[in-house]
Amino acid sequence: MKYDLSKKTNRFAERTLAAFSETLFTLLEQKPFEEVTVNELCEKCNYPRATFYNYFQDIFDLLEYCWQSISKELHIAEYKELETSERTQVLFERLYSYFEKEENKVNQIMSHNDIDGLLAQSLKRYMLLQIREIMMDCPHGIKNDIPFEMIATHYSNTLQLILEWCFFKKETISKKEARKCINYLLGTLEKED
Amino acid sequence: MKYDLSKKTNRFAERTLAAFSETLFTLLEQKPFEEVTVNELCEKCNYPRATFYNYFQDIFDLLEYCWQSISKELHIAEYKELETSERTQVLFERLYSYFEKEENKVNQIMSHNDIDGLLAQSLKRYMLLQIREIMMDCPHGIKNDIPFEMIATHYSNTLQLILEWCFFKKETISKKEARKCINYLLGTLEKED
DNA sequence: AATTATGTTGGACATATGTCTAAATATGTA
DNA sequence: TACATATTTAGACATATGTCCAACATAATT
Repeated sequence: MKYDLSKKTNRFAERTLAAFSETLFTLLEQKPFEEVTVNELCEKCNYPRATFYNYFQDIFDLLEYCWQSISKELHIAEYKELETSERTQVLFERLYSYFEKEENKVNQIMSHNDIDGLLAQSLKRYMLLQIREIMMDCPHGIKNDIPFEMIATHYSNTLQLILEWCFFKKETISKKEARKCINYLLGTLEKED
Repeated sequence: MKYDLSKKTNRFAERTLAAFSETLFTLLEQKPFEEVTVNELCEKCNYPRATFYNYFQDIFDLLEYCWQSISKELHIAEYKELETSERTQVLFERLYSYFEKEENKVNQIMSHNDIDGLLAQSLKRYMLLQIREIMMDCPHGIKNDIPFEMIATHYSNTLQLILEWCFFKKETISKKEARKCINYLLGTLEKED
């Protein structure tokens, strides 16, 4: 990202960042991410291309910023006080709630953007890194000779897999079934905690 | 892919497909995938751009074709006779051998292409689908109320995670450690087979 | 109110993408 | 070898990308 988010907020930046991210998501409700061009984006929200490139390297950069904004709504800081053993469960519940709340928008977007496309790929990667970070954030080091970063990634992969089945499959599974799946897939690890 | 691989082979196509894929990999030893352009690729292997677009939609399409060619070297058909319970192990051993054999080339490429870049993303996605297909290819249906496709994906994710630690980390793990990790992460599932 | 610093804008630029032709050329087969 | 067929090729085209700069507008400071 070209724009430095850590510096003092100002009206300019807030308006512009909001405009670009909102417009991107409006467009994603209408067509696949692959077909969205910077030109079109700028026309839609009435900003010149130069402004776009003042803030973002490219359209992937904007997407990354969008995920960041959304993830702020999930109050990540609150996870930090939870026990490792609870984290998977709580993380699942919170993410589930979020997707459930936004189900209509999500469905609309996913009707143009399939699960293997660039949009989903980008979201998955972002979620993976975020969840892993949350899982990693305890002083574990190595457990049964297994590096904890590996375990954290494994948790993260699994959580993501389950959420995919809850929301992005043709035949989705219920919340109850999902909990059972988590238990089954992470069974061993949970017990030894 | 624009070119129909299923039709009778001919010299034209063989030469051209080989030239483009080899040249792409030569370039990847020198720079990140993100910086490779179709123009450059065509100049390097002395084909006009029009020829490239006779065969491929775009450069991602060529990459997909490369993975396909490589995976032929792994003799996927031979897995089909194995028991499900053996598959994870055997798949791991074979993939490990392949990466070990190509270690120099792999390292050279990875020195320009980091694990989160488009190249690695594309390979991961391809491997995921392939491994899942192999794991799925037995008449399991549902197991403990868990859809088998989910379990297959879980296996696939895990195998990939371990291989990443064997070859693409700064501090890699040994083959022996890797086997232990697989056991630990997939413990429950294996036992109930 | 005048001045300075900071960010925005329009337009031009070089380069890349992907499509489309008609003409040239290589291919497999009879 | 000669031929019909399939493929390649050069070049033009419309459009997209990302960078740059000078002119401009806005916000903060004096």
